[in-house]
Amino acid sequence: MEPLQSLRGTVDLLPAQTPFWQRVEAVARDQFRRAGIAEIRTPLLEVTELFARGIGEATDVVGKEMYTFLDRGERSCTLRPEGTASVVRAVIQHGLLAQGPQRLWYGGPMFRYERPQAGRQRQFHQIGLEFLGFADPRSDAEAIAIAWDLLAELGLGGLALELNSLGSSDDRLRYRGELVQWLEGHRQQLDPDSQQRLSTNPLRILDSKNPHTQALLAGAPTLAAALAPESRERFERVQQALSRLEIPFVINPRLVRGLDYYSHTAFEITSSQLGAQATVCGGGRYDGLVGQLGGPATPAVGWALGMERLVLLAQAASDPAAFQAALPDLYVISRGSEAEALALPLARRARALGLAVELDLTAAAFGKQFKRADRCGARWAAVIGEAEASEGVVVLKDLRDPQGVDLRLSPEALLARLLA
RNA sequence: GCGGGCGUCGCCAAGAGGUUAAGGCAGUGGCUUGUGGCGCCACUAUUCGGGGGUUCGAGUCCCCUCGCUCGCCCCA
Repeated sequence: MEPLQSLRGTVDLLPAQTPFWQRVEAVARDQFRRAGIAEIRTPLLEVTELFARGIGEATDVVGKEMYTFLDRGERSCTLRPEGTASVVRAVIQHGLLAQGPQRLWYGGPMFRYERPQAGRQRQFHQIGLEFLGFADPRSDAEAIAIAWDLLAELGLGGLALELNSLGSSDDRLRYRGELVQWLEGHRQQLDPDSQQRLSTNPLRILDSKNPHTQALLAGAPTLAAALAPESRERFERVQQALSRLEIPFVINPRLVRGLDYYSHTAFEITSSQLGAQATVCGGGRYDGLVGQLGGPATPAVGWALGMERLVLLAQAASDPAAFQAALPDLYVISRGSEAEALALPLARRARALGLAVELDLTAAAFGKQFKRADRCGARWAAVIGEAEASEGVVVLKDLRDPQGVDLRLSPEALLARLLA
């Protein structure tokens, strides 16, 4: 019988990995708690139309990366490729905006059918933040600050915040026209990918990695110049707020977000230590999305962090000891049926008192059990052999002190001593 | 969807056509031990992701296939 494997682009997080994930999750949770941001959990499965309408039919994500299938009721379903559309859908569906602006976060798996590579899986995990009902430029800055501080809290270095403004949808439409017109005049000099994008998603040509295309773009009309005065002023105010928060940033006029719903502020936090998939956090403003999904016109801003990339960085940046699972306080060793019968309740009682207890269930030779006790890093060993069992006592050994004297104690006395 | 690299025991890893596929970790059994951390002995891949082919002979060469990995695209 051939053993089965996990699907391509999906991974098992083994016990050696999960402490890193838990640490990152704990830091994020605490950051959100202190910022007054509430968690929302939405289904992993949504009607396909949500993403088609929300993210944009022309995007790669919707066009060729979604896990879409018909369920038994012939409904077209899609495993969520990102979180924002679902959050917005839920907020509209439950009328949350009637209670005022919403400060929300979410986390969990997302699915995109892409070729896996470093920092990119088909099932990947994001933590995201959404501020709904906030138009003030300060909300852009605060959203960014929370991401920035979260990353700082994890001790990550080598991060850079890149910022741009895509302007209002009018600005963007106007600029798109200008850019396409200009690029049409230079079509022959564009790389094949960019020629393709000219008709599908021309703004993306701006962040092409092709050096010839980049050189050509030096002469192209800029997005910044196409911004209406109000848009420009808005962008200024976001920058001022960030400066006041002493968060360093670089304006990247080529920064364009891939999903259709973004407007005005767009940003990315990148790491120099990640290889090709350098973006740890990406986000921006999406004032049109709530309306587009059938809700009341509502300004909004948000971002998403890539957990896999974050964990990669956190793992590299930190002292491994900080990520170790807590060591057991007590390791219970027993041999012989009488002794084994006593060990089980002893472990349970110790746990009930708050101790971390590992119970050896192997019935192996004492030597083996001690070896495991030492290896697991437990502080104490409780040993019950046949003699102890018949006397109703337990031997307490200090595993950190090989010369130490063993104590023969009643179970009660042993527990009392460990708690002291 | 396109390109590069790789695929030997649970993990790490020698092995560059020729009789028996190193070693380390982990595991199991045993010796030693004041019931343990050290040390020592033994056992643990008829087989090199899978399938074809070349050859007197292939883990080592060729082809196909599967998988992993890195990059393009795209994105977090």
